[in-house]
Parts: sequence; C-alpha cells; structure tokens
Amino acid sequence: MKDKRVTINEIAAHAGVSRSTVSLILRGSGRISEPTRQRVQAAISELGYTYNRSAANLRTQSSQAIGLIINDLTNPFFTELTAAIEQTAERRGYFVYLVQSGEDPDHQHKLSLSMVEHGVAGLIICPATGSHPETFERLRTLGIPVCIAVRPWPDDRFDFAGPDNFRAAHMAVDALIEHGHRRIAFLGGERGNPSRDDRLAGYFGALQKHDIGFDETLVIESRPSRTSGIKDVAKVLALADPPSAALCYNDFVAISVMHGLRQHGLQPGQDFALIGFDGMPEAETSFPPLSTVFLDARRVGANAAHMLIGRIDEPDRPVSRSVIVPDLVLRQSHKAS
Amino acid sequence: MKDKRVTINEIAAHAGVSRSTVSLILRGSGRISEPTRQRVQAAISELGYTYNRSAANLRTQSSQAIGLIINDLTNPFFTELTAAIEQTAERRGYFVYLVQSGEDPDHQHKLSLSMVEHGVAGLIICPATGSHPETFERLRTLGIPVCIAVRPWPDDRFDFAGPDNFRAAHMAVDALIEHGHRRIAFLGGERGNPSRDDRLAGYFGALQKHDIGFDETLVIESRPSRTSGIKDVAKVLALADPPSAALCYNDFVAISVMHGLRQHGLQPGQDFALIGFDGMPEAETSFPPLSTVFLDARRVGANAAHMLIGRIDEPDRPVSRSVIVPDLVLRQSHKAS
DNA sequence: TTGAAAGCGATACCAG
DNA sequence: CTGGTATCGCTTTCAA
Repeated sequence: MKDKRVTINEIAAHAGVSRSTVSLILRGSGRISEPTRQRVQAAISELGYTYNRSAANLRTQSSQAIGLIINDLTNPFFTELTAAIEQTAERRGYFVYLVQSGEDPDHQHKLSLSMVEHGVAGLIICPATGSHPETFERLRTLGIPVCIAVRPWPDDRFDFAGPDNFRAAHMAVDALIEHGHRRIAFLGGERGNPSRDDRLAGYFGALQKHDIGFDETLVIESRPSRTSGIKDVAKVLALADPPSAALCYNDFVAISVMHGLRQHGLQPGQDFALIGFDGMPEAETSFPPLSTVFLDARRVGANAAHMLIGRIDEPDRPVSRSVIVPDLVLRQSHKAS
Repeated sequence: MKDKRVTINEIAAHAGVSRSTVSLILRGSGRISEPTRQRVQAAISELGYTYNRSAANLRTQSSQAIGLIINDLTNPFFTELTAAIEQTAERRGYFVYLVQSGEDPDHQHKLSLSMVEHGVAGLIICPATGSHPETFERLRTLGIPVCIAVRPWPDDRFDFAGPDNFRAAHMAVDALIEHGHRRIAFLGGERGNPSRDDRLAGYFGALQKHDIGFDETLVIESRPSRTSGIKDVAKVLALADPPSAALCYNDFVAISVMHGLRQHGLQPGQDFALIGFDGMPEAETSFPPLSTVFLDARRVGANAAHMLIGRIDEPDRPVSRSVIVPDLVLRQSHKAS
C-alpha cells in the first residue's frame, strides 16, 4: 500500500504513448484520436492513477487554494462566515486552508506568511485586534491577492467585505429610543477592536441625534464571552440612575446579559430592553427571543470569497468594497417600557 | 507586483553560491560556514525571498496538509471539533484543508478524491450518513492515512476517534429513570445515522435494564435542526399516555423541544424532564440550563488529529481506536417529577 | 495526431 | 564546506 502513487509516466508506458499525450487527454484536449483516448483511459483506471495537482501547479504557477485566517472558529458569526466562504470557494473550484489566529497579531503574521509559502492563490483575513501593519505590507509587496473581511483595516488598497457597523448600531439605538428609552447602555467589547469602535460611534450618533446626553458610565468594556454580560450589566444596574435598555456588542454578551438581568430579578424584554449584535442562530431560540442586528455572516463570506477569486483571476482590477447594511431583527428582548 | 516570486536560484546568484548551498542553509544544516550563511541570509531578506513549500514537497514526496471532511460546520459540535483539529494540526506543523460534505455521500466521495489529488498527507473524515463503502475502499487502496472521526464506520482497518454513544445514552436514561420517570421518549435524529443508532441502542438498553417495556410510539424520527424538536415533542404529547421525560438526539432538538413544551403550557425542567446530547456551549446558557451528555468535541478532535499525524509518521502502526466516555452534565432541564 | 525536450522550484547524492 | 546534476510529476511549445 505504500507503493508510491502511480504517475503520468507509468500510465503513458502502459498505454504505449508519450506522457505529453496523456497530459493532453487529462486536460481534455479534443485533438486526440478516440482510440488512443480509450487506451489511455483504460490504463488510468486499470492502474488506479491519481492526478497530482501540486506538480501541475508547480509547472503552471497556479494554485486552487485560498487561505482563510479567522480569529476564533468557536464564535458562531465566524463559523457561518467560514462555512459560506468554504462553500463558495469550493463551488468556484478552490479549497480553503483554514487557520485561527486566536486574536493574536504575531500568530496571524506567521500564519499569513506560512500560507504564502504553501502557495495559496490568495488570502481572506479577518484582522485580529491589534494587527501589525507589516503583516499587510508584506503581503502587498509579495503581490498576493488579499481580501480583508468583517473588520475594516485602514489601508484602502485592499478589497474589503463586511457589514456597516456604524449604521447598524445607529438603527438599533434609534429603535430603543423610539420605544421610549433615554438611558441606554452599551455593553461589552474591547477598545481597539475596529468593529466595536464603529458600533460605539453609531451608538453615540443616535444619542446625539435625539439630543440625549452622553454618559460614559453607561459604556462598559469587556472581553466578550458567553458569560461576560453578567458582570457588565451588574455594573450599570448598580448605578444611581441605571439604564432601562442596552445595546450589546454582540449576541454572546446579550444572552449573558439576560442571565444577569434575571439574577437581579429583572425580566429581559419586559423590565429591561436588550438588543444584540451579529444575529447568530441561537439568538432566535434564546429565551426570550433576542432582538438583534443581523449581520448576515454568510453573505459577507460569500462576498469575500467572490471578491478574492475575482482578484485572483484579474489582479489589476480596481479595489472594491462590499459593505452590507445589516437588518434590525426585532423579536422580544427589545420590548420593555 | 506581479513580478514572479524570487526563487532559490536568484538568491544563489545574488549571494554568489550554488543553490545547493542555499537549500542547505534554508533547512538549517550546520555544515555551512558562517560567512556564507550571512551572505545568503542577507540576499534572502534583501530580495524578499519566500520559500516554495510545494516545490519542496514535490521533491521530497511529502506534504504538511491534512484534509478534513465534515458534514456541517454550522453545528457547534463540529465547529468545536474543527477548531480542535485545526489547533493541534497547526501545533504539529500541519495545515488543514477544510470542506463540508453537507451530509451528501456523493459529494463526500468527490471531495475525498479531490483532496488526494491536492496531495494531502492524510484525511480526517466524519462519515456522512449513507456514505459509500467505495469511498473508503478507494482511500485504502491509495494507501493514504485516514482517521474516521465522530461517527463509527464498519471497517476496522481505519483508525477511529469518537465518543461512546451507547454508554452515554444509557447513562442519561438511567438518570431519568432514577428521577422516577417510566415513560421516556427518544426525540429526533434520522435512521441510518450510526451515532443515532448507538444512542438509541443505549436508550433501549437502559429501559430493559429497568424492566420498562418498549413503546415505539415514543421514538420520533426527524432531521435534527434548531426547530425540529417543536414538532417532535408535539407528537408524543398528543399520545393517549404521553411521556414525562425525553432524551434528545442532540442539543439542537433539546432546545427546540423546550420551545415546543412552552407552547403546550409546560415548563421544561419542571413539568417535563429533558436531556440533550453533544454538550454544545449554548446548552449552558439556555433557559433553563440544559442537562446534556457532554461529548467533548475538542478532545475528540485533538485525538483524531494526533492519531492521523501519528499514522502519517508511521504508516504501519497497528490500527487504534480512541473512544471517549462522555460525561453526563446535569443542570436544570432534567429536573421534573 | 503524437512525441521530444525544456522547465517550474526545490532536494539529495556524490564529488571535489 | 560547497557545487554539479539528476530528479519529483506535470505542462507546454515546437517538430515531426
């Protein structure tokens, strides 16, 4: 079983033709006589030949692999993104090399270089918080196609696919205000995360528009997790003048805020209004169903994959950005007086 | 920017040495004089050289890529599995090619062959329900290392890493019976899925052990999803003698069963006992917290990756199986009279 | 319609 | 210690 793979040479010999002929047949050239075709095909299945695509790639200087660097596959948003990228990549004839940066810029740097060594045709990157400019600089001088996904990166020479966080947050806060809330908290997320910065800006924007003063004690910073919201909400609830509503950095924190609320004897969606961010599937089946900003990770992913492959096919096309305006999905949790 | 990558030849020329020397240096051979080393290293950074690993692989007949075929990345169990595989693979110097079979045997067949063409060193497969024997047969004759993960496959010539579904289900039903339940349903999952078959067998086993007669109307079949449990539970609730508890095929159906229960005016964990399967993260933050069989996808994934890489290193080692005995995690949902 | 030969970027064996 | 040379498996003119 450890006999080395059968190669094009062996099938050529077996069929009594040259390996050029075999190659031609493999690539579906029409200018080969039917008889020889048959003979070669017979040899192929008889010997159990498998095409060696990397050898071909070496020769043609091409590759059907794209690299995907994401922060954390465990987050449903990124999972959906990854699933969509994988699907559209496959549909267009590419495989995806998947790696997780773990939100570590150094690691991300090494990974991106490693992927290049492995000969990916292009790269989709969701920049880790605190990414090094050199990472992208290097990729640029290498001339390898890169698409930045989800989180904006301040270099407009790269393609970008992601959501409009500013508008999304603005919409959500607008909705809360329309429901009569004036004290609205912003819970979760870490400073330096560009997505959060944009959301926070949208939050401020909406507040301003409605002439609501800004109270920094209502903005709680924390590394978002499945439990972080419990502490976040406790902090604002302890305030002299606590909020009656909150926009959360993402659905993780929103759902844990629900738990925190219950610990304080408050019913989410009744005594306190809550809106999340991301629109991950479990937001729909949470209790009560979570109102949230639906970011459509699948669409972002599909866009990113198409943009990257487009650029691989046509390296000199103009830079493009695909910014998706999210939908506000109002379910139950935002209802409260 | 589209200038082709700089190669080992160019840096050899630039440094005034042969490319053999450069290669030696690249691979860290000690038998190269320090001066030449320096010169070559200088050339490398000056010219911006990147190692072409695929070329090297062609020569050495090796590869640092492993293929991973899973059914559906959107399922948190498989997400955790994937994340763990990716992590341990990377730690051991491998990249993972990720593809989703979508539970389609034909697709899975094509994908596995495609991965071989792309030169993976080995393959981790979670067999799709209804997988074709030829898929694995082919892989075997090709002599490529394969590790079956999660779902058993009836061919003991392959390594396997997965949970002990039989025992797990047995434990869960035991617990339900200890809480006084005699009418226990088994909800969700499709016939032909080996994981489900094992779980069902464990369910029967526990029933038998406690001399509880088997009632086939309590076993509901359905494609598991985030909503399927709603219908599943409605069916058994409509029975003349409805159950007071249920073991669910997985956490998805368990959580949707909670919703179904509420629609019937029943409080999960109070009027009806529920145990899920998988132990996905959101089971912990569901309301009420879901009691479930924790399968530890991360451990399964790490095991699978280690086993595969072990076999890549040592193709003739004896076949091994790593079967993990799951933990029953009792939270709230199983409590009911 | 088919074959010969060169070459993709690296490794490896063998001299020197 | 370093260089020459033959591959690895496949593609691609260019002739025949």
